[in-house]
Amino acid sequence: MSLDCAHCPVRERAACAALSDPERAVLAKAGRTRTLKRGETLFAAGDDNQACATLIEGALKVAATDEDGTEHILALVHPAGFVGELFSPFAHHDVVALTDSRLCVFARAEIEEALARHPALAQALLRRSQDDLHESRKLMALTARRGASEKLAALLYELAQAASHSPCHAAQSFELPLTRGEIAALLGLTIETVSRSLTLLEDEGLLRRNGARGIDLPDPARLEARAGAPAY
Amino acid sequence: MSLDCAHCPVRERAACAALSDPERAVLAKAGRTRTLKRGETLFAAGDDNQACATLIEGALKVAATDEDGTEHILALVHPAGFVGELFSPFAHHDVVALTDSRLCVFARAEIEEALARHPALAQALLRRSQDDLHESRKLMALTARRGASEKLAALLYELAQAASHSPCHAAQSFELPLTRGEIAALLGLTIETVSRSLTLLEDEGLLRRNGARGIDLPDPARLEARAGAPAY
DNA sequence: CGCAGGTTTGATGTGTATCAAACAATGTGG
DNA sequence: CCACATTGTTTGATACACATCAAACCTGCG
Repeated sequence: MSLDCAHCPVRERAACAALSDPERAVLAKAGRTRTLKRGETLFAAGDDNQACATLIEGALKVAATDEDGTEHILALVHPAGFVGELFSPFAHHDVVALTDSRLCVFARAEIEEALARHPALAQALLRRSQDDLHESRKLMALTARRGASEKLAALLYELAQAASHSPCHAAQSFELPLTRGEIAALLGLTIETVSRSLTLLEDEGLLRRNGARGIDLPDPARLEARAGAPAY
Repeated sequence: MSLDCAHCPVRERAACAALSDPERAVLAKAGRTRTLKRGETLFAAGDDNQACATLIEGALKVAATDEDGTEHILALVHPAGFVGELFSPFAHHDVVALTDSRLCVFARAEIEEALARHPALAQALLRRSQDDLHESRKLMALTARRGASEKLAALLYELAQAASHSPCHAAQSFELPLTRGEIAALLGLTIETVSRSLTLLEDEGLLRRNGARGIDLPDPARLEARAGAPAY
């Protein structure tokens, strides 16, 4: 399936927004859209057949599995996010769909060529990369929080912000893209502790659960306060 | 003090290595070297007077302090590393010297101009940024390790690698750039636990302490093994 | 309906935080 | 040059939060 940038929901925010329409059209010929179902992996650690991609819709995780089989989630990727390591001969981490997702995939050679041809693209990717770095550090600060419920509250607040597409506003109701196990792998906790912390927050009146995945936040600001002040 | 790139110890590895000699000479006119003593801060969170810098020698930390006064270390910066947020109006984190350091500082406007003028510089910074991202994720994987002594062993191994300037080889003897408190802030532990884990590793024969800061590693490979397998 | 994967709840143990104090290393002023 | 303060480190005793082990409970789906 080839690309139709005109209707792309992330055309304003993705890295390719740095290109003019004709420039983008050239790049679009090289790209392909790809869909992933929840759980499907886009890249696996160790792969060398390098490609990269912009996420159009859905959500991805970047994860590493250590030898004892424990998965650690290192990053979440939201629409307009870019994944793929441009300067490494092989992938260091797994990239897996958290929800059914749609992406715009480019072979690495194509991106490198585009990078060389369009200076603006390099700057746009630099910007994205710096944003990713900032997100990564936010996540570190998040997982460094004191107690399990503080971590969870902070994560839920982040996810609520990501769910509402107006940045800086938290959605009052959203679906978790993560299972309990994935939340645990992200926060460095166990499934059981995540579950207990959820019921704790619910008992405190900070949220309501709608089935296993639905979350309602009567007052997002209180949740944020419960997480402790942001460390930035 | 103006720059003398010809004798710069990181001229091969820093971002500016992407420039030709004459190009670099132009940029060098805009830059200044600056020295910091241990504990001095280069940027403070909230600053808007943006600049950025390449570290020539020494070591820096990138840290955030949450409202209860706890410092969290989000990244370590080694020589040739680049610090400064190019696309943010203000600094999100503190950047502080861990040891006496020397840097090459540029005002943001100058870097932006250079970025626009030299496409190769944007690519070089993109590469650095992706490396930083990878380091950040490595650090996340590190702090997610099971026990305190595993985290510490992994960190010491990292630091031993950074100390020996031949990458992929760990130095057998080096000085910690971090105090116990800083190690604790990095690993998400307390000073006491760090201290205890150190004595534990020493009792296991994996290291010897030389004063408060010196570390000797009789067998770096055993230390790496003690850390558990790398999660990437 | 009935199965499988995921989630919640419970009982118990352990690793690390916390509180507290002694100890080294470093620098300062008399 | 030596008391002395200061900062950082080590060691000890105790408490608690989370991990672990175990079992019951939902939820979605063939």
